[in-house]
Amino acid sequence: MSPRTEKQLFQIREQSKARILEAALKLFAEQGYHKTSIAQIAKEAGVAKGLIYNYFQKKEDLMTGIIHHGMEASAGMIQQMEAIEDPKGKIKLLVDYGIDFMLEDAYHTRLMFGISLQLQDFPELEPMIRAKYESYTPLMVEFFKAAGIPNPESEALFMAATFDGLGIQYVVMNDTQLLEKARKAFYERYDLEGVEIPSFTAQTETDKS
Amino acid sequence: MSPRTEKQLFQIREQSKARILEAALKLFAEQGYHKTSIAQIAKEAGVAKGLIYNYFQKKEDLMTGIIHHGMEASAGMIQQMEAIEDPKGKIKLLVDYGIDFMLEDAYHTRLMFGISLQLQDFPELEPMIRAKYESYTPLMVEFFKAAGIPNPESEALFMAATFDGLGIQYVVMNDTQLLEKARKAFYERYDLEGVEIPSFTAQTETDKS
Amino acid sequence: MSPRTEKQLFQIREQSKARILEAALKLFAEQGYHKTSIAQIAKEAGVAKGLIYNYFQKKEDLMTGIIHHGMEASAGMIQQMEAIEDPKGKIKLLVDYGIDFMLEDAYHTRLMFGISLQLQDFPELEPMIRAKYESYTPLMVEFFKAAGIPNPESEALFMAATFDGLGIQYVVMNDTQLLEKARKAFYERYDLEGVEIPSFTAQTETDKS
Amino acid sequence: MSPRTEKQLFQIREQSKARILEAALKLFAEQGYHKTSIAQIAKEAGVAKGLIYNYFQKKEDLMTGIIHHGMEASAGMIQQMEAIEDPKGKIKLLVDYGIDFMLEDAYHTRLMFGISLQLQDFPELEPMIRAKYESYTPLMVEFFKAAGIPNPESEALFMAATFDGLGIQYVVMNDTQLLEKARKAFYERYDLEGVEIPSFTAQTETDKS
DNA sequence: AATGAATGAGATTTCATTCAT
DNA sequence: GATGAATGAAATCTCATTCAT
Repeated sequence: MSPRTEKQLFQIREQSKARILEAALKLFAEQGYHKTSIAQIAKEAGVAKGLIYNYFQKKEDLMTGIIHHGMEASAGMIQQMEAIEDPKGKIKLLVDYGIDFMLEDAYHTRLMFGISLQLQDFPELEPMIRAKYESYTPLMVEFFKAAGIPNPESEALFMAATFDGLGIQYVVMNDTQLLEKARKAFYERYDLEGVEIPSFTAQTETDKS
Repeated sequence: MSPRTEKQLFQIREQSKARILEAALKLFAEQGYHKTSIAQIAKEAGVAKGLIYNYFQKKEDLMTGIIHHGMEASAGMIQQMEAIEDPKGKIKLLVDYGIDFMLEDAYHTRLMFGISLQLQDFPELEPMIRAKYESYTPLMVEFFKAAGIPNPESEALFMAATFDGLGIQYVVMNDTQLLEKARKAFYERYDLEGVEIPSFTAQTETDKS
Repeated sequence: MSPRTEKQLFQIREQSKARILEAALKLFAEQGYHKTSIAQIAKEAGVAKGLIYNYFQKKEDLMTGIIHHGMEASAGMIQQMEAIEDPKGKIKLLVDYGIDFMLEDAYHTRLMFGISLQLQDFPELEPMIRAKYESYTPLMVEFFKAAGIPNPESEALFMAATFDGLGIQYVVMNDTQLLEKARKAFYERYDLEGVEIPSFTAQTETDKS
Repeated sequence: MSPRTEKQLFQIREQSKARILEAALKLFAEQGYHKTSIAQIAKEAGVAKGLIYNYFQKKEDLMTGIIHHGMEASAGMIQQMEAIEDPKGKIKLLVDYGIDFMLEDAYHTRLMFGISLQLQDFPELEPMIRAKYESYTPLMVEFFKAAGIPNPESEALFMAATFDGLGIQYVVMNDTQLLEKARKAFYERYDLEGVEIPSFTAQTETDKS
């Protein structure tokens, strides 16, 4: 019972939570949600089973926590996008961001796509996932319009679907070449080659010190 | 000396198996594999729990059986495709077949896409799924080449990804309009509007007498 | 429904029963009672599961039937023994019969000894087994007395125990040498070497035409 | 930082394990392995079903654990034997130890003999059981030789078999007199009456504080 | 904050037995 | 007499969750 300051306690808590989420992310991605037991997560995280329940009420909440974490990154991207004036720059950012995210964060990628098809198991996530799908397309339509690309609506639909499809294929085949080919194909199709965008780095949850 | 003829027994067995698979398909698609218990499937199929194990050794085999069934349909499509000479006809068949399949067989669609992201749970299916992914793209490249479409490789990559992405989005949003929009967009992009293809009906496992 | 005479039907029944018991004996001895399923027995016997229940009400009855069968053989031995006058001849018969039975009918041997230690599973057999144990010793005491062997009581106790022990060891080690060594040791101890007994053949259940 | 010390946890665990094994021993001996369910053991031990699986991976391991425990006792005897010089003392120790063990620990006795005939169910135990059988006889041959008893080999074979046979008979008839008679008979046969052996107490697993 | 022993609901699976044919 | 599809009770085992320390 050595006295610890509020701040220290807060740090300890955050650290423990982070370790648990990290372990859960790894195991969920590698083995799937149902095949991963709380005991395994505790072991991987190096904590006791009970501690997990100090921070997360149910197993489900671990997944929810992970996904939230992942979503925050994409929010950052949207913000950055607003700072860009050139519509082609926005499109390029979108393409680069999406592909880099998949390349850099295979675990999250796998979970995010998997989750979409298992929403029955995570009812809390359903609104969030649907919202994501619903919000992206109109945004893209706008960009395509602004960039003078013909059939912006069907183009947006294609682009959104193509991204998701790439995600699945990447997850299944685990082939990074696929993603680089796709990037090139996007560049060609929208003529993005020389377009400049302000410095950008995919913000992933692994960026904690 | 058997009191029922071989043929009678065969029919009885096939019928029971079909009822069980049908129930499993419905429940797996609606609730997910793990949330669906054997007891539930038995109830839905109107049989006793034990009977399921007369025909399927493990729960996993139910899923395997369903997916195999679904795969056979796509094999039929490939066959039909070979009978078509006009490369645009082939592309149109591909587009129509893919979209019709999703529209007509939402349960299978959901399972097929879900499975791709849960291959850890169904190791037996992995080779089949990977093979499917690996075989389709080269086929499409060929068609695009024959049809004189520029950048056939990147186009094929896009098309494959787009199909998968549509599948996911359809499963998540459950919006049939999306698929019809996509069909139209494909038609525009590859100029398929007036193209004729010999009569075709999506061959699904529900076509049993 | 071809008309069959009573006798034919009787023969058919006996034949089926025999096949079933034979299969059960083999499997029970090789795998143990609990690891052997009715389905396996049916398969081994080449009959349908249902037929077994035409002749035996419960699985337990298969075991009971087998043991009864085995016991009958030993009854034959007792009869033969009564025909012998020379007490040493009786002892020799006992020794030879016991050892030959084990050698020739390993399956029965295994089951008989096993059963003694699993009487909880076969309550119907308990009286029979206990009776066997209780009846043998006095018989042996008599012979030893008649043969002028000192301490006939303790000798009988030893002999009975030794036989059982040999049975167990033979079953565990599966070493026929052990039994021949034991025979020789018995011969030495009771001076049975030259003793003549009327022709004798161990009567086992495999002696059906 | 654990709220209970390592030692406390160890004790808790050992106590739970002991309670479970004790319950399993009782029920296995009284009803047989297969007739005893995990639920019953849990109830008898006063713990939850699940706890059993914290300590034993499979039901089979309960049996294995019990038998190991029982075997350790006999190892203690062998050690003590080595401390005795007089060969007759060794023989007496063997006789007394064997008979006392049966008398004092009927449950173990029943299981040990039963196991020998159900090795198919406990493949892990087979080597141990066979080793026991194979190691004892040579040991006894040596003692008999040293004690000047004629035909030491056949005598050892007899003694080993007799012990096993006594075990079976005791288990079946549940007659302690039998064992005392056998002790006396052994004493007579090997002239052990006045022989002195250093203090000895059968070391059974029930000797825990 | 942290631990891990303990719980018990619930899942899968087996299999003796029944019964319509 | 013979068949084998169908039944359902019961068994083993897993694992999310609780809680005393």
